[in-house]
Amino acid sequence: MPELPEVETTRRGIEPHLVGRVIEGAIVRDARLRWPIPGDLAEIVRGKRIVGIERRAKYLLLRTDGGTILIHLGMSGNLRILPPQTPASKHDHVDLCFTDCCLRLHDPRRFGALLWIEGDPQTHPLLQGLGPEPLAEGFTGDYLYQRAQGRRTAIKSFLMDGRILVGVGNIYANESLFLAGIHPSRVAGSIDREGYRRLAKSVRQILAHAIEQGGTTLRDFIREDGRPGYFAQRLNVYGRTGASCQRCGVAIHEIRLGQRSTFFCPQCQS
DNA sequence: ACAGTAACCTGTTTGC
DNA sequence: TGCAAACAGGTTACTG
Repeated sequence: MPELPEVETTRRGIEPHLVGRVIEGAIVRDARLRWPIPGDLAEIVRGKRIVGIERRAKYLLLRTDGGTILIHLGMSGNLRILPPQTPASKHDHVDLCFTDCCLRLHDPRRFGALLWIEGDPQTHPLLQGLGPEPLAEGFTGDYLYQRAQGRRTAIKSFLMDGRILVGVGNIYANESLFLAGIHPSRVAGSIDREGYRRLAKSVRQILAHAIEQGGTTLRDFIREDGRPGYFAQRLNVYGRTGASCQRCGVAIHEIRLGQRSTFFCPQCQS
């Protein structure tokens, strides 16, 4: 499940292969992603040069000298750099073709997206109203504390709300709350400033560590070269129902919160 | 404004 | 053994 670390890992992986290169063509085998891929994608992108690859939240922005390709990996997407003419297999929906390589989007569940943006991507509806980047300067415990005032929602749902903070999905929300010692059901508005300072620090720490490990591979995620990420081995609570807490030994609990599986240590988190 | 939930989708796991 | 139901989850859209 690509969350921020997986998307950033992908960004870093594809960047050296693509920046400065001219797109020779595009092949769309199945346009039915979250939103339809533009029917004239090949005509639009042909001849454009990639000038940089950025990430905003979980979106990848392939900036060209005449517009931007926005890619989201959804839940099951990955991008690979392959030799030109590599035969496509099932769920290989799109190729961007370059002279010496091919960028291929593979996405079994088709929750991902590939869109063309004319002009400034910042003003695109999908990127408007997004909260701060957790690894950027502006993200602090004081910011979270201020946004949480009066909110009755569970802290875990609050953390996963992209308008509050981007990039934190189910896995890293669970892990951040464990590290901060906060119970996922706690009402957001009831947590004090000190709690939010711990939480902000935990979020940054978890994400940075996961990026170092190349992200978390549970089932789908692979990097641009086909290797998995290794952060799954470092998970403290996610998917560990019934196993003993690596800090105190008590069994990890699982509950549902906002339609999502939620894991915590009843001893370490309150 | 906020909170909760259904929907999108398919591969895998679980239950009968 | 086989088939159906449940589950996984990022994000949007809708409801109250």
